[in-house]
Amino acid sequence: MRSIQLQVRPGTAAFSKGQERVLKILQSAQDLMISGGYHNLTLRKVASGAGISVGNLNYYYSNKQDLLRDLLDTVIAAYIAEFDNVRQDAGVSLEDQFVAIVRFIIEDLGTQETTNFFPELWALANHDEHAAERMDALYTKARLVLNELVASLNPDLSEQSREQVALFISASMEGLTPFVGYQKPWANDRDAISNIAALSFLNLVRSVNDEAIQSGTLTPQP
Amino acid sequence: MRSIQLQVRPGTAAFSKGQERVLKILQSAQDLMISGGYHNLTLRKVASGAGISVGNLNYYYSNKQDLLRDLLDTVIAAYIAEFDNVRQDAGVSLEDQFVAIVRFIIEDLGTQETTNFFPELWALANHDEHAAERMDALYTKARLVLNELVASLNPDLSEQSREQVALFISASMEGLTPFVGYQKPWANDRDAISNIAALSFLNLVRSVNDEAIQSGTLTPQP
DNA sequence: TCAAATATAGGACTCTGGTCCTATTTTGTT
DNA sequence: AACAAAATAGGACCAGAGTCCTATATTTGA
Repeated sequence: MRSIQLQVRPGTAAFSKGQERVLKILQSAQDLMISGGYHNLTLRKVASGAGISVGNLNYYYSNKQDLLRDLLDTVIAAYIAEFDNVRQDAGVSLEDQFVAIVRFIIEDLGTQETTNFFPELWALANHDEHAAERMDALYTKARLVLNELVASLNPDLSEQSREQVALFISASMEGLTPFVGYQKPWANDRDAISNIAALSFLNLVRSVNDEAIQSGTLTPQP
Repeated sequence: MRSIQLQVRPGTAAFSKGQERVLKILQSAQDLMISGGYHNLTLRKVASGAGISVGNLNYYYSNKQDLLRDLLDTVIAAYIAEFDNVRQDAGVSLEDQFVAIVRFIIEDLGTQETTNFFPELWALANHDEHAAERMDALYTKARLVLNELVASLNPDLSEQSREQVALFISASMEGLTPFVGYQKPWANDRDAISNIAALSFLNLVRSVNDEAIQSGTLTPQP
């Protein structure tokens, strides 16, 4: 299974030894966050998981907030990097590309790391400004490709409407996480739900117009 | 603004004094959960917020886990009670009822309590069996009314497909929380997003069929 | 090879938080 | 009024966690 690849941000550790350490630390922190939530993330456990002492951990991160921020930055950067690759191996037609992305995202939220990490991020973002800011950056990036495809599939849509549609589609998929995610009650229905999502979103993008969005006029059944 | 009404479950406190206390305790716990997350919920703060001593709090809840569970039970019970009222003041036609419920839920997730409480619940459910179980009960209940309406609007759908469609719709709306919720980046676009959701879900329910869901055949554009 | 920078362990220190105990007051019942 | 049950405060206890300090070891570049 594909796994998020963390990368040390430049300037943290000088020697290669230090680089490895930081990576180990972040990996350990991520593991703890995924397995037990932020609640379970203590500096002693992080150090232990990284195979170093608390004192040494303190050398790299002088306080817990710094570590948390670097963890969020790093994990989110890894997800952003993934999005850059999605579009390449999509299909030829716009519809195919669109559907491929939807399927990719919904498949991804079936992994343990995504299923467990993101709810923590959403909860953190409610009380931590930095988390909120990073989260916004992540989803802004995630919507970029959706935005382009919506624009191509429905050129008449205003920029505002288009961005709202992209937001709806993105948020809608995220919402599936606690339901069809790793070991969640509907995990076995993930593929069917993915079909529903692809179908529904494609229909939406094809048929929506500014009027319906901005003033709420529902098109009557023919 | 409407606010979730907590109710003491029977058998907790004997005298009326005790009943009031439990209510104050739960309210204090909920306030802390909403303002600072589970991370910020300490027994001392709960006691202080309820205007009692830690010793006294310990008399009502002998450990933190008991308090957390009762809090989840109580808050979730309050949300479930709300769902029972939704359907009454909906419109006449099935479409109207359906759209009314979608709008109600999306409006509700604009409140501070819903915006902040639910991500905590989703995160807790990843690591607490009881939280997961209560969460499941809540959403099962929330889907009941959606299920009925989907069945009426699209009678040809199999039970399996119908439940998957209801799940998709419900989860999709929940996913909007971290984006259009209270003081979130897209809070001002909540109404437009609500329009998109209503439109999109109605289209989905009207046009979907078993074949498309179970085998992923997308209906080509005419 | 040697010095400076870097990395590391171990422990101490303090604060917080969950839990528990006991003595006292309040409440409801007979 | 008297008694038992319920409610309450205060404090003690202990484990855990974040932070900090210092002495040593290791690595790198000159």
